[in-house]
Amino acid sequence: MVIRQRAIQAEDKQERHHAILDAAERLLLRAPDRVANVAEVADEAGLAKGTVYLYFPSKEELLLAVHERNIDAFFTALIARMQSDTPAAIDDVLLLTHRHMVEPPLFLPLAARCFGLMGQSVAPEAGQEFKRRMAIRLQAAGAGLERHFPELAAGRGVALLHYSYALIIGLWQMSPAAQGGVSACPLAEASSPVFNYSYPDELDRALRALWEGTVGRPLQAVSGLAEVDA
Amino acid sequence: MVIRQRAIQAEDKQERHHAILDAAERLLLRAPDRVANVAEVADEAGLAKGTVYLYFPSKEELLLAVHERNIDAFFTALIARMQSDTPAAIDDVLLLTHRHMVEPPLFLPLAARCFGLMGQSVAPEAGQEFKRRMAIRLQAAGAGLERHFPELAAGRGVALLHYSYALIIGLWQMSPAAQGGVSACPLAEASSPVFNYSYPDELDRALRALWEGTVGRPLQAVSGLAEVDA
Amino acid sequence: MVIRQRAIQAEDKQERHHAILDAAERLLLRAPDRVANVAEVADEAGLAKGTVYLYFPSKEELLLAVHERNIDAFFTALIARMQSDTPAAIDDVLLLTHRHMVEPPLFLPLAARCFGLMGQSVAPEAGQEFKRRMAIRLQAAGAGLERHFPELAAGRGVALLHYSYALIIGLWQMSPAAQGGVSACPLAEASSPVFNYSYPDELDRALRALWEGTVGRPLQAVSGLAEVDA
Amino acid sequence: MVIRQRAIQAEDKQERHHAILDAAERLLLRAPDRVANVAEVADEAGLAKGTVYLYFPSKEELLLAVHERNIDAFFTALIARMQSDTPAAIDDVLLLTHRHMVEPPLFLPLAARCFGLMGQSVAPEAGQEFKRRMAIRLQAAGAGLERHFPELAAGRGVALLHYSYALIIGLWQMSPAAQGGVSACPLAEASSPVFNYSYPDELDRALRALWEGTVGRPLQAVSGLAEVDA
DNA sequence: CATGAATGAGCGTTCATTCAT
DNA sequence: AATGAATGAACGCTCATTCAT
Repeated sequence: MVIRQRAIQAEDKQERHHAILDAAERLLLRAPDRVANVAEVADEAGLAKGTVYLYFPSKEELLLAVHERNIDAFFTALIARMQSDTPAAIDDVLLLTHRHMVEPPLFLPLAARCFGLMGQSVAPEAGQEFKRRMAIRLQAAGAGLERHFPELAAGRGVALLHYSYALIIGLWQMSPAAQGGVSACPLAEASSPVFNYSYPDELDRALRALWEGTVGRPLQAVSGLAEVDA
Repeated sequence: MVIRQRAIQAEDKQERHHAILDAAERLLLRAPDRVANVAEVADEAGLAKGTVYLYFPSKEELLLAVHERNIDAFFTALIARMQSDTPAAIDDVLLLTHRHMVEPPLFLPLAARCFGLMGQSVAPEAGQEFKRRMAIRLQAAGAGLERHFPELAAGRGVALLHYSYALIIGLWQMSPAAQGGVSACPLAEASSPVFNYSYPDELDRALRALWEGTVGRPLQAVSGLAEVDA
Repeated sequence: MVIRQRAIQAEDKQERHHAILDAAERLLLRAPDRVANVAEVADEAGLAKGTVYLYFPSKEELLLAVHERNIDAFFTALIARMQSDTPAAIDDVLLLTHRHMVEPPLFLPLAARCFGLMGQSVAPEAGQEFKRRMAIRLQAAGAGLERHFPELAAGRGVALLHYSYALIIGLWQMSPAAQGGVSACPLAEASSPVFNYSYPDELDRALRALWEGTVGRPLQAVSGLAEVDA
Repeated sequence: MVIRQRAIQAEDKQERHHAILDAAERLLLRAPDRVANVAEVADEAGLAKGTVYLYFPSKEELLLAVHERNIDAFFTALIARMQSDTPAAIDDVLLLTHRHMVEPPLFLPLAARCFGLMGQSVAPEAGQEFKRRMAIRLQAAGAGLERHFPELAAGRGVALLHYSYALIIGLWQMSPAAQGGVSACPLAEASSPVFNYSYPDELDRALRALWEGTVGRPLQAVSGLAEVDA
């Protein structure tokens, strides 16, 4: 579909909305350690600065929207998996986590930054709205989890997802990858192995421990992780 | 003790170093949701702006130093506890966590902010130095942990501390408390209970699950708190 | 009366012209201390932003048009009074001044703002046009004044109206009312009585002095108000 | 006195304060119909933008300070004249008015603009302070006036100054000079003589009328006006 | 050592106006 | 005639850092 000079149809507006999000994402990917300013985003999207403000009320909400789109992808996949009757193992969840959170280079840096935004620059109502939407997805996924892991009492599915997310983000923030890349100073890193670990591997171990501790029994690795590890 | 006009002796310098850290901490406590600028810190310390830069290479490293001092307090207590021969239970660790991380109003906001700093404004070497110092403490505490929890294989004590810290920070960042206070919009919060929880309580549950999952057995609350309290 | 989709007839255009002026006026009344932007005016008029520009070449000229309409009301009343054979006293003029300029909450703020506009954003020709139209009214009212106040030499009627208008505007701009309301800081105001006066009262005194000085004799309050009231 | 690179002494600071005011004034003179932005002012003063903010809390207060300096010159001269025992005539006051308000090309445009500022952008306290300082000068000058014009009842001296100032500003705002200069469109002006007058002449007439009406008697022209008129 | 004056890069947002539809 | 999407110029202010004194 051709984007016309002016987005008159609701359809075209959607497309332009996406185009701006895409532009922001591209810039974020290009320089993960800084946040592009609105002028750059507009430029990247081939629009004027003011036009961005026709589609997003503020820069912060634009960022939040990029993040939400990423989270949505994860939740959609997770909820779909939970709705299947095939019994789910922890590896299924870990797989989705890797695929949607760990591997996409944007997810974690953006998530970390979005925490800072919520309490500061984003309008309270917008923050509430975001949380409400997240809550809906969390509830659905949490309930699904409880079906597949009968040891989970009511409400503990949501809690487990919560804890997991905290672990995913917290561990990433402490990882070398979060600090401008592993290659920044390989020797120095090597000298203190405590901080020199593979984030994906450690995340797996940590999540597994968290889940086993929550469910109260060992959770065997089943399948499908090999590809991801590779 | 009087602050001399000029800190010529090494101990005077130490004193001034502390005075600046104290000033920054006081300001952070007074307004936890914003970061004071250098002028304010200098003012609060009774010094000139330029003088701060004689003791800290940048504002960010000053912040990091405040944070490190807080972490140190935790590690010192934890390592001390680990060195005792009285068997330690998870509750001992949780107690210290609460005392040094959850209750002090400064710790969590500052920790969350410090993550963002490391990769950006802090010089790489300074970041490495910080990590090296942390690694030493982690090693000591991790080793102690492995003594008290024999199920922990070599190196898993450090990892467990790592995971725990990630959980502590990650969970806090997601908590309402991190977003400008619970009271901001009580009704809206009440309507989505998923995001409306007590951080200390949830942290306890999450850590307990993580530890039980790591150790591989239920961890009963024991006694042994008396010594720690002292 | 229904606003048609398109104003094709000249009278429809007039109607729309008025509708826009009305909308601007309503907004100005609703928030006298700010100038609505074009989008708001269009919205209030039930039109699109671009449509406003079909009827007014610029926002400033729209404002000027609102102002002119207000002035017109004053002049119409004044000229009518002057055309009556009943001898006019200064009180007649003061009454009209109050009724059309002091009491309507819009007149003075708008007048003050319009001064600033003329030299800046309004096209010179438009400014000239405005002045020409004003001149016609001034001439008529000034001539009438000279009939009722025989002491006034030819041309001094117009001049007196000019002076009066300058005093009305100038005094208002200096009054507390022009600066965001008297109640803003009652104590501070009270402490400097020089700047704390009642605009209507002072205006009366000032105008009276100006007129007596111009006419060269004391001007007693007379009757004759009844007709004006009607 | 040489301005050093850094204004350390209070004296140097004063000088720099002046330098900034001077720069602002020069720009205002160069383009009377627009207000320079802070960057321009700083540039003109040979300083960096931030430096301006070391001397003035905001752009608006800088403008107000320029204006106050001008007003001060007038009041100082007026009060000095009033303190002399030589009986003062209205012409003395008119002379000072011309010299300090009418002739300096900056005074009137700036005064007109400052009205707009007070209620909007200037901090209320700053506005109050400004008014307080003005009130002191007004009181002194008003009291002096009452000594020289015994017909003035107590307090009417201040009022008369007030009215006069309102007239000075109001009349100027309506004059062609205020609208981008007389030369803007001489023909058009010529065609409507009502608006095409000499501001200085009309101001004299208007003030004279106002004063005569206030004092209650004709005030003879005495001397010294010829030079000004020339 | 200490000071604090000077610097100037950095940026989100508004809104009058235009013009493609 | 009407629309409303797109434009992009315009700007005050902060504050970490430097460096002359």
